[in-house]
Amino acid sequence: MGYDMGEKSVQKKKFILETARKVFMEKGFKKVTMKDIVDACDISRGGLYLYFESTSQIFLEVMKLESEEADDVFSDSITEDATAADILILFLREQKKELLRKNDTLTQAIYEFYFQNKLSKKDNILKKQFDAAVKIIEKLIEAGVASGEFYCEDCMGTARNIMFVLEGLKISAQTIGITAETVDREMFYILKSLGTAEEKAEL
Amino acid sequence: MGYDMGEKSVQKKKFILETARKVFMEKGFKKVTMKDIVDACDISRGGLYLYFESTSQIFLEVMKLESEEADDVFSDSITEDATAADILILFLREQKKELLRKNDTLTQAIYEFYFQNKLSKKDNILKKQFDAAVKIIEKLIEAGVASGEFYCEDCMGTARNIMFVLEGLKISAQTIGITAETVDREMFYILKSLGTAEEKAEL
Amino acid sequence: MGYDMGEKSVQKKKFILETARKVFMEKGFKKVTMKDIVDACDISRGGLYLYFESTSQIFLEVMKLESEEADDVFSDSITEDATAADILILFLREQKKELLRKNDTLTQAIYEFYFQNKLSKKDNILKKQFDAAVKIIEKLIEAGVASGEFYCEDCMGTARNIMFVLEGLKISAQTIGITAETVDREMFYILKSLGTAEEKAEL
Amino acid sequence: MGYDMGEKSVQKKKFILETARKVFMEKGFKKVTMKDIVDACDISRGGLYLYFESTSQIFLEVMKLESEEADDVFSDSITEDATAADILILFLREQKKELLRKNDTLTQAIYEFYFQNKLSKKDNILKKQFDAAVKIIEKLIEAGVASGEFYCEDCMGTARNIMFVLEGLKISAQTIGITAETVDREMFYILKSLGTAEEKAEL
DNA sequence: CATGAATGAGAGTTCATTCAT
DNA sequence: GATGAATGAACTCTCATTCAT
Repeated sequence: MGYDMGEKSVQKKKFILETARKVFMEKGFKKVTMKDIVDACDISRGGLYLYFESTSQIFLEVMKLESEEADDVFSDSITEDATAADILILFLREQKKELLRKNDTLTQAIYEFYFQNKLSKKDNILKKQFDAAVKIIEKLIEAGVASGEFYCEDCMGTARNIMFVLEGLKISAQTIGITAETVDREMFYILKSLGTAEEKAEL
Repeated sequence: MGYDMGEKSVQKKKFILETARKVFMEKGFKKVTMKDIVDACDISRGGLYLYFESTSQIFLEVMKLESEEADDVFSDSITEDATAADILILFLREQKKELLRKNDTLTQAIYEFYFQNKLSKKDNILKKQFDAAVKIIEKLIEAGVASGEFYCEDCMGTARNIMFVLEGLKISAQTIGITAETVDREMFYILKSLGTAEEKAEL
Repeated sequence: MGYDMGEKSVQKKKFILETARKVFMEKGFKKVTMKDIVDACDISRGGLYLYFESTSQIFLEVMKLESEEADDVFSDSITEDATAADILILFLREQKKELLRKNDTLTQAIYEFYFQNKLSKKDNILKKQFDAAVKIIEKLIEAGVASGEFYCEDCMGTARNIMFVLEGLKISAQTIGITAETVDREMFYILKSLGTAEEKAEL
Repeated sequence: MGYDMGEKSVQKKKFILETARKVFMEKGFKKVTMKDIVDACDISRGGLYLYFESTSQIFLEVMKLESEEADDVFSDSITEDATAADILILFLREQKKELLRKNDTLTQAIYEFYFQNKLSKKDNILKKQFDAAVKIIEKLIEAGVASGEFYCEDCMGTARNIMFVLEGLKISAQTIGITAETVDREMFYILKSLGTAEEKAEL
């Protein structure tokens, strides 16, 4: 579509993306066909092709929306007077929610998509997100160490470790299944390693 | 196939599984069709159906073979006079090799398979393998603590943490890509947390 | 469109026909879709349907324009003091130019159109053009014979023969390809058969 | 199909080609879809793809069969004691039959195919056939001149002229339509130009 | 008049699965 | 047991044509 889309078209495109998102959450990526999305949106075959030319393109745009929304949620939740520990716990709590949602998540679809599309480094949004998350956690830990909330010798190593643990939990949730207890224990372990073993219940 | 198969059949079945394994390593799970396997084995379409009725069944049997072989490798490599640290390092070294092989691994296929077939807990080989590995690592750490090689307050927590880190590295290798350095740093971090920060180079 | 069209509409219609002509020259007839013409004209899908209801209709009108223009060109080029041989050579020279333009011609589109639309004799513009051309050439030869320029026993037969040779060259140009030399030789042969074997170079 | 086909497959392939030939004669080339051929052969969609992967491939093989058969017909019809004039007349008679069959011919399909597939010179079977035919006619005329049957100053030129006339008639038969009389007149004209104006009726 | 979003029929193609030999 | 031809359901994608605005 080289031409500008009117307001109506923009809304329809958004509607398709939101509907497709649900389909991807249910079925993952590979299994989803253009017809699945057509049916879910209750539009015509050709109609979908007016907006998107493949499931890959749709999925990429779904992910773009997704990460924008995620950014919003995260920045919203950081208040001025929150301590580093507060924010970290908040972050982990969000992750836990996500982890336990299992079938209500794009996780599986994202993994499948990346299996199918071995993207070059610079196109790899997933990698960018991962690296960005590591950076943020690192800063957080540093701030916590500075304020005396955390104890940590190797902030970057710990940040990376946290992210790999979270990745491990994420994929495990999809394959072997994990319980809330498992997540709690891991997160408790993370906090403990920072010297802040607070109450488990808080998550 | 409720009936006995002759020697010839057994060999053919094994041949199919070994060939299929290569196909799964190349293409993952979902992309593989019965025809792919038929072509790779250079047998007839109908012939394959005499032994297996779906790619899922074939894959399950490939995984069964795989884990049997893996067990052998691991127990072979444990000598009588090896210390806990030796064995752990050996284990991590094996994991590293596996992680960096990327395209020569069943990892992606396994994940894809589990995405598609949400198995009940008792059928979930992956979970069994995960739990077994946690147990072994835990015992290892306990042994190391007993012998003074390691320092660790929460052996089980640490074992679990190690496994989730490994899982995180495994999936990351398939999606965002990881370098040998990344693996080294994580493994170094693991050892350091046990109080055994030896030389990185050793892996 | 039974109603009168304003000046604006007439111009737009002409614009569409001229643009469509280029499209037909590039792609032939069958391959051209309404969308191709819509895109080339940079108008709306529905807009095109206001003027034309099918590619066939458009093509027919393009051909109508085409033959009107061709007539003009031909009558323009006949001056009062030109001899029969002059005019014939002029005609053949025009044909040669047309033949060698190959991809810049409606020829292929015309053939495709007539393949698809087996028109009744009275609707067949192509036939009318062919017969008219035969007539003109016949008159020309007769004039040449009268003036002593040509020698010919059977003017009509020769005229027909010339036209079929030209048709043969035209279709051959589109299918097996012809060189300038081939055309020259054929035209030289035509002139020679009329006893006017002038210089080949003249064409 | 990289493997050898059994006797059965060969027959089925031939059956498909023969059926497809009829379809091409009816509809030309472009209009014909894989489904048309599937329906005509009364086989399954997938079944056709076992033998051919496109209408182009099918058409090429149909043409190959066609030209093989044509060669056979031609060489069969040349007897030892036939004169050059006999053979030429025989040839023209065959052409006439072909020309007047109109809708029972591959001509249109062949032209359409070559419009769509602008083949390089060496792949262009049509060109090879054309050149071969010119050669044969030339030899025939030379033989006729030698035996005193024909009079001809430029055998090659005449041979080419004959072929272009035949091409012109062929395409005209498809577009503007021609009558038996038209063909007779042209062929009579050809023979007359060779000094052998025999009886028209003979064709 | 003009627009362009929407429709849906239909073409191409692939593959798991069956079945006569 | 083994073969491989055959089937047909399901997918992708394109386009003429319509119609509300």
